Amino acid sequence: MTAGPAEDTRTRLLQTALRLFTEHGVEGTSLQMIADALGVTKAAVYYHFKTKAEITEAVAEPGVRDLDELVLRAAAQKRRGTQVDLLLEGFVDLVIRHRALVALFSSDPGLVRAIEKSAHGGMEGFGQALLGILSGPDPTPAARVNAMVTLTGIAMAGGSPDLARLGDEELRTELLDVGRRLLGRPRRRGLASVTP
Amino acid sequence: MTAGPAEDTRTRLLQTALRLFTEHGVEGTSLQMIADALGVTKAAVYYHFKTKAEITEAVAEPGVRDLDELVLRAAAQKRRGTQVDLLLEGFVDLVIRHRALVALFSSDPGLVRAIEKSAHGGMEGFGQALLGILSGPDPTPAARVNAMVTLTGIAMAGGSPDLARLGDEELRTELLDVGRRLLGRPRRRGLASVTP
DNA sequence: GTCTATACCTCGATAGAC
DNA sequence: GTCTATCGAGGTATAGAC
Repeated sequence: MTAGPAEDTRTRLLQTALRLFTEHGVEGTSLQMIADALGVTKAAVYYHFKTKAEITEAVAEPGVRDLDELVLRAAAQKRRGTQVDLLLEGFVDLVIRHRALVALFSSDPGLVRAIEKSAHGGMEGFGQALLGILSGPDPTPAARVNAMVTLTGIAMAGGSPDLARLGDEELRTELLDVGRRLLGRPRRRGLASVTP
Repeated sequence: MTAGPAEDTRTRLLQTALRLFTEHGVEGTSLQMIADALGVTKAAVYYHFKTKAEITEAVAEPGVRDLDELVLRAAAQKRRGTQVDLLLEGFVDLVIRHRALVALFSSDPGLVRAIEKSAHGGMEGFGQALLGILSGPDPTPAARVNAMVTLTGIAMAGGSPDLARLGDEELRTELLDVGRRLLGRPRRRGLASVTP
């Protein structure tokens, strides 16, 4: 609401930043590049965002918000099986929905580091919450490793350039399948052999 | 051999660099920091390494060498099952052996980016080779996603600060277990329930 | 409220003295 | 083998034009 010209420049700036970040990495993208791409000066960029970290945070914000929601929704479930199922499906959906952003996150700690120092005390809380739900209360080392591999594997695969040519639907199906297998949840599709 | 004083300074420099990289990330570590930690000037550092990228490469070199050997050894096997088993076990071993380095790799594209531009044409070849062996010839999308999740999941979990307190032996066992389950290879230990 | 001009400091990197 | 001096670029910061 109140989408004035200020908001417009801000939005264009964020779109441009995401594109440049994807191409050159966060730390490989200078404020000068962003300014040039927008046709303004560095100081103009500095007017909208006080620091470069603020830009990276704003770029990541949609993904972070969805993740926040997901954790809250999952934690609200009563049965642990439901929590795990909801978290897995929600996480895969999120990874698909924000593929470009996830690719950045997975390959660029410039983003992560920038986020860590703001938000609700950083990104770490989310990871902790996700892992906590997936690995259950009082988890064994096996459960912790399992949850970790599941989450990081899904995120990395989702953001991987190697799999970029897979369509959203197909990638979503496969990631869900792998996740279910790792977490010991029943699958809903035919048991396609995975090592042909 | 010929461990002259030059080698000594070089070695100290690399140890210091790895420590600082781990603490502040590659791009978060300036040559000034390294020089200060060694008690010399920036230019002195430049005597031993022509660029900062050369330092990151030298820091990563032991891990890259092991990975190179592993790929060659796996590719030399005749039966595909043997290839997969050898690659999985070797990869887990490598991740354990170079935990600190893997943590850096997993969380810092500064390293990856630095390596990409040197070595035998970059890091990408390795990933491609690993994925190729794990996903088999003419792989389905399911097999590709599966291999991707396996490799990235193991690497990320191995380098994760969250699991840093797990001992090498235990982490090794669990990572192998997860990998075997994902790749459909027989396990050698009791089927501990993973979701307690 | 939005942007330009300009300056400051640190960084990676080079040249050359000792 | 190590140092001083210096450079261009990057992030940050302020003053002031419109």
